[in-house]
Amino acid sequence: MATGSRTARPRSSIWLSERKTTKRKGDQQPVGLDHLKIVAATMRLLDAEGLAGFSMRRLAAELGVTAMSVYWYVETKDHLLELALDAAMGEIALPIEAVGPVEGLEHTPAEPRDWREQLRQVASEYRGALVRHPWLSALLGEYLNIGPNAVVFNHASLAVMRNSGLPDDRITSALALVYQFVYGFGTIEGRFAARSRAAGVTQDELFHEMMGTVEDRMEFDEARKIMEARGGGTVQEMQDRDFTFALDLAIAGIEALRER
Amino acid sequence: MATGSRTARPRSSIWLSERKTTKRKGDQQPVGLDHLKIVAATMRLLDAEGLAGFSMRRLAAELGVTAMSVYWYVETKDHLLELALDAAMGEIALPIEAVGPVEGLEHTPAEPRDWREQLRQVASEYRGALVRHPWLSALLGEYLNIGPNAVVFNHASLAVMRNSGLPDDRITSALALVYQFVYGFGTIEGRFAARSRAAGVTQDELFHEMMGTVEDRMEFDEARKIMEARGGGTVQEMQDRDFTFALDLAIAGIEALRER
DNA sequence: ACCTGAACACCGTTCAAGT
DNA sequence: ACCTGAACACCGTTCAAGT
Repeated sequence: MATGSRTARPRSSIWLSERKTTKRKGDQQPVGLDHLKIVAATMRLLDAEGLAGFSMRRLAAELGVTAMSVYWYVETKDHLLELALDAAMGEIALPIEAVGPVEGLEHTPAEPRDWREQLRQVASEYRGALVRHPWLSALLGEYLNIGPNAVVFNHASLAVMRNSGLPDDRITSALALVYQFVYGFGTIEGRFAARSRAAGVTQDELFHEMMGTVEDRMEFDEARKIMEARGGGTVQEMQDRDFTFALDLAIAGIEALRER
Repeated sequence: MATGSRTARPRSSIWLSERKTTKRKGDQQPVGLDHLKIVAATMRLLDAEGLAGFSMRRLAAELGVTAMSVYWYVETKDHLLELALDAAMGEIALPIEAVGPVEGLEHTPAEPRDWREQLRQVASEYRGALVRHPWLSALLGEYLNIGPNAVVFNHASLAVMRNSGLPDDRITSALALVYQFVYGFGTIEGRFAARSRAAGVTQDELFHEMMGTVEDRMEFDEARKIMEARGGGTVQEMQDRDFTFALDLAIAGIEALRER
């Protein structure tokens, strides 16, 4: 996935380079702009217009400022998008059992939940972020995702999976199976939602329209049977069922191969 | 993933609209350009420069023609990319057992292979396409993927999974688990390969460099243990092992939940 | 320290014109 | 039927200049 950046040459990640200092010294007049505001406006714009509709000039206009002002705070568009990416990763609520003792919290619950429950929580939260922010998927494909929030996320994911009973040398595989699944699932779910929003129809209307065009075109004997078995209800209900059961499959697989 | 297209408004897929007729009538002078040549050059350019480096003007230059000539054959850049997407889908070799009787072939093998073997073949082929063409992932996220080759691919995937013994209403879940995993896995694998190519270093060099920077930054107790357990060998070997075992996990899950 | 304006080298695409 | 050239409305980013 590529963003609108011009060159194909690799640029270093913002997390691998010296950051511009944002700290304001003393009581210099605090102006309207700062990192936080810029990233927030970026995410708002990305949510509303999509990655293709986002530009530094649009962002500047949104902030009521000239195109180049943003560049005082941010080195390039790519760096800004990496900041938005990590901010989105920060929205994923992690199981307290997996993040270690929290500053200012008296005690973590005495009885940590089962690893399956924790896994389901992270998966569901990750899925939610991907659907809320359809641009997140593209940025995850484009950048390294090694910002501070991503590091915490990876750490917690690892902690959860280590409680599954899998031997150490299988953990990365299991993590890949679960999180790549969630990534792919959340990607198409988010895109479908965005597509229906952009077209001004409900997801269900769009779904039936698409099924119609495809069915018209060719005979879909088995496929139709499967779609019917997949069952009634709204698109949202189908997606929830598919997601839940796929996760059950992954967990069952982990349990089955745990002992070998 | 968004391409470099300018608007955020949805445009209809090439597969849902009337195609431009490419057929040349009679013996009109056959010029140098045609659909096949354009798509082939597009894929070559995408492989070499990446999605961000691709432009209609670059393509035209590659074809030794003016920027606007391509537009005689192709409506928009998006349509062209959809053609490249489906062409890439066409590279995925499908198990003969799953595609039905083939025109001109005398007989399909009397003994169809186990569904697990067939699934492993499709998964491996899909992975290969994603790694060979790192731009494929972004296009899959951006467009509908309902071209002729995608339809055959979906049909075959369905046929394989129907032999797993899962009840009909669980098939879409299992398909999602397996293919979204492969999609995600192939995406990062392809990006990593492209990144190392662009940086002019081997994958192993890039891997150690990245591990170094990350390790320097923070204490990685469990993470390091996992990485060490994941074991020796090249990046390629690690990826192959992870991929194979993750697929084993998914298959084991399907087998485990088959009867419920 | 922060913001602006003009400029450069690019885009995708339209449109009128050539052969 | 096919290809060109100029033009339009955009990009990300540099750079010199303002306050």
